[in-house]
Amino acid sequence: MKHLINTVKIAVNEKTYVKNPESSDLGKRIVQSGIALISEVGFENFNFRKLGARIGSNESSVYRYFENKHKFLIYLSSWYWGWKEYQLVLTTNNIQDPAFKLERALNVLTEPVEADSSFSYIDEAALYQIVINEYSKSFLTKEVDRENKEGYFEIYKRMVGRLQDMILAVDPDYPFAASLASTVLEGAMHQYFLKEHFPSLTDCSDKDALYNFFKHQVFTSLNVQIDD
Amino acid sequence: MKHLINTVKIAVNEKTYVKNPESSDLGKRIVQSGIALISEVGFENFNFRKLGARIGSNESSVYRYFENKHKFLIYLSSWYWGWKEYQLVLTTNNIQDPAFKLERALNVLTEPVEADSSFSYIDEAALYQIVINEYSKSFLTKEVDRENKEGYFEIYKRMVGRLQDMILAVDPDYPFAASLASTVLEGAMHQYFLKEHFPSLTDCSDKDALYNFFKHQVFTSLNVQIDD
DNA sequence: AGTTAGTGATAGTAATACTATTATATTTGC
DNA sequence: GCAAATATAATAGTATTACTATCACTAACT
Repeated sequence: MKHLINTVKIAVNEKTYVKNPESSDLGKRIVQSGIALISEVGFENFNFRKLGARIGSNESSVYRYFENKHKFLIYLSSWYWGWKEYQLVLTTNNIQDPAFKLERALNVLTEPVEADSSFSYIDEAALYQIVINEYSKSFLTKEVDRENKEGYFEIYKRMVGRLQDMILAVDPDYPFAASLASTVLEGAMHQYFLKEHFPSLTDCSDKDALYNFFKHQVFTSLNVQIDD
Repeated sequence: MKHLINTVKIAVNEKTYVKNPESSDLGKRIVQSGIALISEVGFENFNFRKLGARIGSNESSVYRYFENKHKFLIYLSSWYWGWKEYQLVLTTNNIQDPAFKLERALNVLTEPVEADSSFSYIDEAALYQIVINEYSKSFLTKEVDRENKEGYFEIYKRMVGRLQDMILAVDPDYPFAASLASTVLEGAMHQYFLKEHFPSLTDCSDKDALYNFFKHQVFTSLNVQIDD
């Protein structure tokens, strides 16, 4: 993905980190290698000791950037959603026709993630894998309500809100815009996961099928004609 | 829910346990108190030592029934899906009209869980909470492919298959029957979770709304007339 | 030159997720 | 009724995890 502006930064809730990892070389290496390590071994088998070793540093240094691995996951996924939101806004900006705008939005949300050279130390494709496999674990906890109050899920909620607005722009009388928006976002990740691990449970064996499935689902719900 | 038959047993993959918990009083207490404990403290804060203490027994005794807490979660969720499948079959059995049959199925899958007196030692409502909050964690692991091969997710997959068949009975040409079925099953749980913790992301504030959302979504996808 | 911030190394702690062993209680088979 | 088998309970031990605390070193800045 090419950007019009080269100096964009993704703003993540400051409470997710102790010290901003973007502020130092070590911080960036923590994020970069953290993404690689989690996508290799999975979040359960990931810890700060392994990460420290991987970057030729130490467990204690990682703790100076992130309180614990749960917060680290929230940081990473917030960054991802912020990045995705940026793409969504860029792609749909200035489109007047609500139906076409919604179509473009669904395309952004279902297309596979490509590397983005603007953020050199972040491997967006690996990060996307992490989000698919681990994101649910960041909110399926007993602390979800407190953490939600503290704003850890703001960006994701804003994404759902944006999609909801685009749905309502097409059909202001549709009564389930929030549910449809959250179903599409969650469903896109889930269908991607199923494709990899439970192929019999999905028809979305490629990018186009995934897009067409959700496009069909959304536009028939809104009772709007689509061109095939 | 009242049953026609009183001697039904839910068959769970034998590999999920070391010794069948249904075969002894202690086993049933492990399951019963395990459900209570997990729904109270969450799966992360749950362990066999706490469970042993709660049933006036010992950690080591629990290990004789279940290899580890991950397998215990798979056992519990398999039991839940087996129980839900049984309800689905009972409810839709002998219905000739495909659209009506699918409607009844969606109703079963979206309605809140009530206690079922046929399985005295299992609190189905608490178990449903566990499934909503923890089920994803049973397959969002690095071991998912191996465990899938070993058949740990068979019942859930069969459920998706049944719903898929009912969808195809209504519209044999619909190209996304598997994806729609898996989206409905996963989505129903997710919308329920959102209602509890992220109410702004859902319109399903009650049982009827949840049912109507998915009914609308499914039947408009299939382009079949529904009565509101 | 002295303070400070950032990093690295080591050690220690409480809890977790088990395994192994032994002891006791209960059931069963004859 | 008793021996053998089985089920359960208690204890101890291990490796790992998820941290916390302390100290030492270096670079930078004042």
